[in-house]
Amino acid sequence: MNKSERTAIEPRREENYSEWYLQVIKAADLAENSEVRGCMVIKPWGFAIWENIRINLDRMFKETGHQNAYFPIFIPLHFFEKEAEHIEGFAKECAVVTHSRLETNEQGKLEPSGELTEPYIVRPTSETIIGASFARWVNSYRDLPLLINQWANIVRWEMRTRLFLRTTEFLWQEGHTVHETEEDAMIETLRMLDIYAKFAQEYLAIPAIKGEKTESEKFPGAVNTYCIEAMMQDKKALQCGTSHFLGQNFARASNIRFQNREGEFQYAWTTSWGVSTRLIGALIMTHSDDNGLVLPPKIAPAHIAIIPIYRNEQEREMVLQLANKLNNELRQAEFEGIPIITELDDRYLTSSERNWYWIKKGIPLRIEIGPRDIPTHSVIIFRRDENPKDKHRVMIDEVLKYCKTTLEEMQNHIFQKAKEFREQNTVKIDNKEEFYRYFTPKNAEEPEIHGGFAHSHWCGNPLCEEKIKEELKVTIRCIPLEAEKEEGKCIYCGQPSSQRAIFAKAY
RNA sequence: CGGGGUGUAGCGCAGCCCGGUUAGCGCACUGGUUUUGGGAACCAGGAGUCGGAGGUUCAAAUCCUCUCACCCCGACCA
Repeated sequence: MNKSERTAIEPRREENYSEWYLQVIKAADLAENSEVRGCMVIKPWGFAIWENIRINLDRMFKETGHQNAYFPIFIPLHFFEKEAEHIEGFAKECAVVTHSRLETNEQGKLEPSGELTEPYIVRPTSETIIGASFARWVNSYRDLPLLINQWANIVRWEMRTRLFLRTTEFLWQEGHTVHETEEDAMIETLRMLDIYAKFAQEYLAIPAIKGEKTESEKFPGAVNTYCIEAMMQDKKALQCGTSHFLGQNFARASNIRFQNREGEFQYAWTTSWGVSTRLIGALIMTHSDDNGLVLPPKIAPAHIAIIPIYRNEQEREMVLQLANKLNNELRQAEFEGIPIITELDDRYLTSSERNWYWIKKGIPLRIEIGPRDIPTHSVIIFRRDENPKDKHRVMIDEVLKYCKTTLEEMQNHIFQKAKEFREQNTVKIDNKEEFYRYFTPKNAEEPEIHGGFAHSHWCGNPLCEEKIKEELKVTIRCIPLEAEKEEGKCIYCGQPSSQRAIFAKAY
């Protein structure tokens, strides 16, 4: 391969998408596998992305009246036993704590001792333990609505894990709310779904489809599960957030009752909703390219890398003087209300090494300042959403303005690009043969990137859904909320159907 | 839990089939010199109980037995 064709990440997306994904994470230094199977170490650059996700979502939650609180990581087993579907859904992936101390045995090895009278499970989600508190907190309709969120870690003992997308332990936020009426709870469920979709679009630059899950895909114990689904660059769907209308199921299980306006006791209506560190996986797979991570400016831990270039001490002084001046100016500026964060990279490395370092990390803008630029009163600026060789010569006086408008433009451009990609790979299919052809790779041994989102009719029968899953590994990602009602025939059985569902291969 | 694969320097690997000097290579690291606008070059240097235990042998990274760990594919899933 000649030098001009070389990409920073190998293999490329078309060659081996899942390996590419891992290499992007490695090259950007986001995270690594730990000594604990299935658990990752989130490194500073990756964690800074999570912090930005957290700060912005947290603000949106608070703007809508939610308060943060914190509940125990351990859930007594009997709490968990209260909701049958919930058990069914999570029992197979629970870490269980049975002992409280370690003792040294005859062989000098440590072994667990002090068996607990009742085992604890490590929370795979907190409905049951939060419900126990809510039962005490809620007595009257005057206590409602109760709008609580917690930022926490979660353990789900999955069989196979992938960095960010599915890890044994992960970080998330879980909102739990209690309402007086069914309608109020449903409004809350959809309001939070809107917030997720808005956040995905405006901050992560991910176009997300709001929809409802089918019976087989919904949260264990929920009445309805809503989700936002996005398309990754391998045309597979990734669920990016969920919001559940829990009806009175968990209120009954946890005995959350209140005296209503008529003075009668009744069960409350609850919701729960969450997004996790999986969003970082979505971010990577939506925008990154064969040169590494691409970050939307509004979520990037830093926005501009300033790279001084010089050959000797005299040049160094001149160049650094200008670099520092620009750096200070930019650091005091904002774009779309976000303070601009810069990285002045004066490490003893060649300019291209420093350039590639920041390209792989996904920093939105790079400014090169060299001795040749001083007489021309200009610098060279590169955008991460363009080819690494596309230079923009910008007059020094214009740099601040250029950076501000370009960061805004990039945020929009990255979103539009992702949206176009999804639209190009979304089709309406009404013919069963065509449906099968669409989701069947040419090379079954090593499937190439194929398929996409198929909008097809579904009669509502879980059996049709199951057959399609068995035969094609394609699932109904959601029934989109914003689609028009339309009469048609089920893609599998031909029975009448009133709406299209989104079918896709999924993570 | 089934099927496949890998454990040799911080990382990536060769050597193993066919046992034999002092276990190599690339990257990274350390020191030095020259470099610097698109992934630098040269010189010197440090770094390893060859995953672990047992066995066969004059001799084991290499052969045999057991064992541990990790990765990929499937069943489970945000």
